[in-house]
Amino acid sequence: MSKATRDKILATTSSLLERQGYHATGLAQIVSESATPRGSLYYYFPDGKEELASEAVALRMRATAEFARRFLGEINDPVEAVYAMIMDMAEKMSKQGCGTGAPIAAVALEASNSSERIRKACADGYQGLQEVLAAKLVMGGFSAERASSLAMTINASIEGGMVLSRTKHDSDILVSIADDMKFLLRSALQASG
Amino acid sequence: MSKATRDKILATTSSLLERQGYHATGLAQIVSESATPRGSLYYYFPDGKEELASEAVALRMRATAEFARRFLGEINDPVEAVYAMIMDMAEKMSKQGCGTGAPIAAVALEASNSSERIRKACADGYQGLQEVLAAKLVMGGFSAERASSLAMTINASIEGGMVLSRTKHDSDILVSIADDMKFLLRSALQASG
DNA sequence: GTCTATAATAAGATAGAC
DNA sequence: GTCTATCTTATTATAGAC
Repeated sequence: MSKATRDKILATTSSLLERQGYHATGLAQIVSESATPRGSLYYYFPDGKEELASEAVALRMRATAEFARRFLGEINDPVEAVYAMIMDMAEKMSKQGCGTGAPIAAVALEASNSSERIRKACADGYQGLQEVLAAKLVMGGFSAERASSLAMTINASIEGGMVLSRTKHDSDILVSIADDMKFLLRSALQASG
Repeated sequence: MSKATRDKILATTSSLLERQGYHATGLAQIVSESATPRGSLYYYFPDGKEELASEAVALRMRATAEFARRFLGEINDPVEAVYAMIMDMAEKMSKQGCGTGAPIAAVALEASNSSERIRKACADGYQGLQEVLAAKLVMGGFSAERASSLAMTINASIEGGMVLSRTKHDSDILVSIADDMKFLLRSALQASG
């Protein structure tokens, strides 16, 4: 009946990984910030930190993809939908002082050369988000192939935009990217139509 | 006369930060991989790891900006030049098994909330690269303002593309981004001209 | 400029009790 | 399911000799 404990551990881990990355986040900090029984961590995650981080990454990206799917579903025009979604990300980042955003980027870079398990969780997470974007673009008239490559570019520019925004403490970078992605999609649509 | 020692420490640090990030890179590993006297690290970098990382980041981004300036200078058409540069990055990343690329992204994310000194070194580094890109675009007929915002988007998509490439072990993502950036720039040029 | 030795702390993980 | 205690190993940093 302590699903709540496991969930709290995962939520806290996810938040700490986003702000600090993998190696800077200690198990002690996770236990303390989640206000969770000390003995529970290795009970729920027998493989320790690597398993915990993999689960947190997977969970977080599933939530991100689901959020994107719903958000994009509320605006008919795919170009406007993608634009609005990036603008929404910029707004959220601005509200939080540019201290968050790119929830798994740090972990992905840290682990890509050291933990295959975490690397795969990150790769699958990015893939899921990309497929949501691509599906929306297909509904806007793009071919499956073109939608897939554009989704990759959108995903990358968002991720990179968040890296730059956090580093420079300037969420307007994402606004600029939203503009350029809108322009790119409109132009691509004209070229194909 | 041991400028060589200091330089070797910085070069090794730069390489380790790129592959592992900040917290995963220990001073012991830096000393061992650089084959440098153990006593030299705190002699050259009295403020320890934070100073060393800041210097390594600044040096690396100065070199990156200078490389971009020269590379872009060899191709007249700014659109083709940017395209060729991203393709060159994709090729290099492919040759190294997608284990490198985005030399300071991990550090920037890890430090953006914990070390103002490192954060600033990263921000200045990104800014320098962006200005090189913008200057090239201005020569292609873009207004200063438009060149600046496009340079931001290009920089972000490259950085994000490298994050995705490293995570998915697929350097073709950067190729796709090169295509889309070329298309974006061509379209933007037509719209403004 | 460089050395060794060491301080001081924190990390991830495990064992065994309850 | 949870607790405490502990093992082992790493970390950054400093002191003082040479």
